[in-house]
Amino acid sequence: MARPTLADVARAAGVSVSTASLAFSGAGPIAESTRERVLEAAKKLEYAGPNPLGRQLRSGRSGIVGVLLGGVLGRSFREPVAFQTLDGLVSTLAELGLGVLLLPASKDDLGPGEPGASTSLTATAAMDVAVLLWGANPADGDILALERREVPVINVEGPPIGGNPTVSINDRDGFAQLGAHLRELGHERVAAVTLPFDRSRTSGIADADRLASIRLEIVRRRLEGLREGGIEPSVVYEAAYSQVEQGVEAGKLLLSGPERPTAIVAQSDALAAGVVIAARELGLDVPGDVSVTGFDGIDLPWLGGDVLTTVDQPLGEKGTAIGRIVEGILAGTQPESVTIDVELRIGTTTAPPR
Amino acid sequence: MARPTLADVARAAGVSVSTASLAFSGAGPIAESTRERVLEAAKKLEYAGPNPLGRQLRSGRSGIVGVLLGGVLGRSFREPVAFQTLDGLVSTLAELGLGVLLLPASKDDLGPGEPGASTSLTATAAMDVAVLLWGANPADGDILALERREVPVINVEGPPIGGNPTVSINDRDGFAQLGAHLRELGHERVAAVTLPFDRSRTSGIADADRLASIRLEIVRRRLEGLREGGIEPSVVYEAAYSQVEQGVEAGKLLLSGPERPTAIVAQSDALAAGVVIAARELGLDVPGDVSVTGFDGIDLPWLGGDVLTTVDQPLGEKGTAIGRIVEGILAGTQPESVTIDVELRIGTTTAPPR
DNA sequence: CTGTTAGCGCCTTCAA
DNA sequence: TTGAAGGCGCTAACAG
Repeated sequence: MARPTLADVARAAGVSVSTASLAFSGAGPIAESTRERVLEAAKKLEYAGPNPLGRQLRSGRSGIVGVLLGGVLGRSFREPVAFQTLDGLVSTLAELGLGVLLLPASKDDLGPGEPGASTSLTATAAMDVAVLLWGANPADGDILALERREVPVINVEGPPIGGNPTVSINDRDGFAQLGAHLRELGHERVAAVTLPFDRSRTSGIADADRLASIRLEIVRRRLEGLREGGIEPSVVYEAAYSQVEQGVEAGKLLLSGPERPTAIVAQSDALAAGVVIAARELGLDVPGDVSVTGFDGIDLPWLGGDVLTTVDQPLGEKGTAIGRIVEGILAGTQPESVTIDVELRIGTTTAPPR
Repeated sequence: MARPTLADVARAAGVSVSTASLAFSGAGPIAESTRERVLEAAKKLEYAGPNPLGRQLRSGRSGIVGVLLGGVLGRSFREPVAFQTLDGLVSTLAELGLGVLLLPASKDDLGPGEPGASTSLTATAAMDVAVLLWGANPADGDILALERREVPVINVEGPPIGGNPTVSINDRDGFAQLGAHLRELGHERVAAVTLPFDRSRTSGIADADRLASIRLEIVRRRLEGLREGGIEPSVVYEAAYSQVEQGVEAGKLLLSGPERPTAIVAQSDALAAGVVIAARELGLDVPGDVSVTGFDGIDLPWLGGDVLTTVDQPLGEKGTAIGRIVEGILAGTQPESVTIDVELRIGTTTAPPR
């Protein structure tokens, strides 16, 4: 026999379908005895509970939260910050009975207003809310597709989308603190290693033109924070990804030229770790010859005894905050945007220049 | 006005609902002119395409593949192998129009046969197939829940579940090759650092009892492979997670005792990297004082110039293989289990003992 | 407390 | 090539 339905169970138990429904959902008054009878019939028929598809159509809710990682998924996974946030988000949502659907960013950004033209998951998969994790750009085709479908979109670390709330960290302030710290130590020739300006995945020293065309708010904001802290970077190196390897490349380039900076400010811990490794490979002492700072506060096991001077951002809390906003949206509330505070953590990789 | 439905569009275009359906799905003959008329009406009404919920109920398919990561999700994400496989899987499935739903393992394993008792996603979320990524145990409550729902379950690196195919790598052979390599170099006192035996997350040197109770096939198989290669480990250290930090702990313990091993075989690259770091911190030379081997072939940026002697497993290929099996199952085929070959890669961390 | 009724939005017969 | 009708499995009103 085909898979049993709620109707089969109801028939076997000698009750109506709606009563059987109540036995499973508990969303209404039902006599304990009837409930047991239904559950027993279900067990006999090997009925595994209400079919989610039926329930979803009826309720208009899928219980699914789509998560769009910036850039190619594979890379994103190698960026610790993204997946630690994802982790916090998954746990929070699981408690609400919501699942996280991974949405790979579609490569070709298709134009708007072409219903049916796209077959990407953002355009077709069932989801109640979407979350853009770090690196989203409001003009992307994926986002347009979501807006067209009227899926509420929560942007993390980016500008609000379609009037929906956002979740951010106070990274401007974090960088201001870093800048002030370096300033106090007496650094004046400071290089910056940034996250990618956009999805073009270029890397290298950014000239004035390139600097003027930064598309990701997060990058610009962090540079501005640094200035607020009193540090105007003498060189800005754009990394293609937030990964240790990219930091190594950046470090080698910045530290082997003339006019070597006395400090390097990286926009992520992964990049900073790479810079430290590069310095060591060049025979330079950290922080004696060069100070290095990171951002994020993730635990990096590969620096040996050194502790990176960095800014802690509470990643779990970030995930939780997103979860709560999702909850609010689904409940019909208009949740407020959230900004999470960060904290400077001075380690062993910064010291006065010599 | 509420969100328009296909019926609204059909009415606006002056056609029947079924015709409008054809205009979007293309699953039948339709005149180009009618199609355009429908699409135009859709655009006017801001209809964003067929509601997936209705489509899903009708077709009985959700287009969703549930992925169960072993253990707590958070940890899994820090284990590079799991998420690189996940990455390959996501891309492969995306091409098939399928989405990946992240399934956090439920903490409390509830007994079987309690429909409605569980509210975890494994028991309630819509999904066509489930994939167990690395570390699943067929007796887990989650798996029982899936079996009860008759969701086909593909186990990766584990025994088949309910007659469904599996995807594995030939890790036994990989370890046999590693063993033979060390053997040839002349190593005789070799310690092993393994993946966790189960989900209890204990760590430390395993005594005979503990060794007899290994629940995860993968761990046992890899130890057996080593023996096939002619190496009987003198000590076995069980790590609680496959992470660099755990490797550091293991390395410190194994290398600071008496009867120091001349080689350490780790069951993952992350663990091996930790061992290398520990050796360095203890002032030991790798591979002069101790040889270290890993497994997986992931790129570890933090070893500086050293290249780990390891076994490459093609992670992307693994994801692709899983994707193809999912495809087969959904097509009604009975796909075969797949075993993927691995390859020994000799680096700079192994040498004859001195 | 339980049963009846009426769809949720879509797609697939089948008939025209 | 298009239209009409039925039903996928479930739940929310409402009536009893």
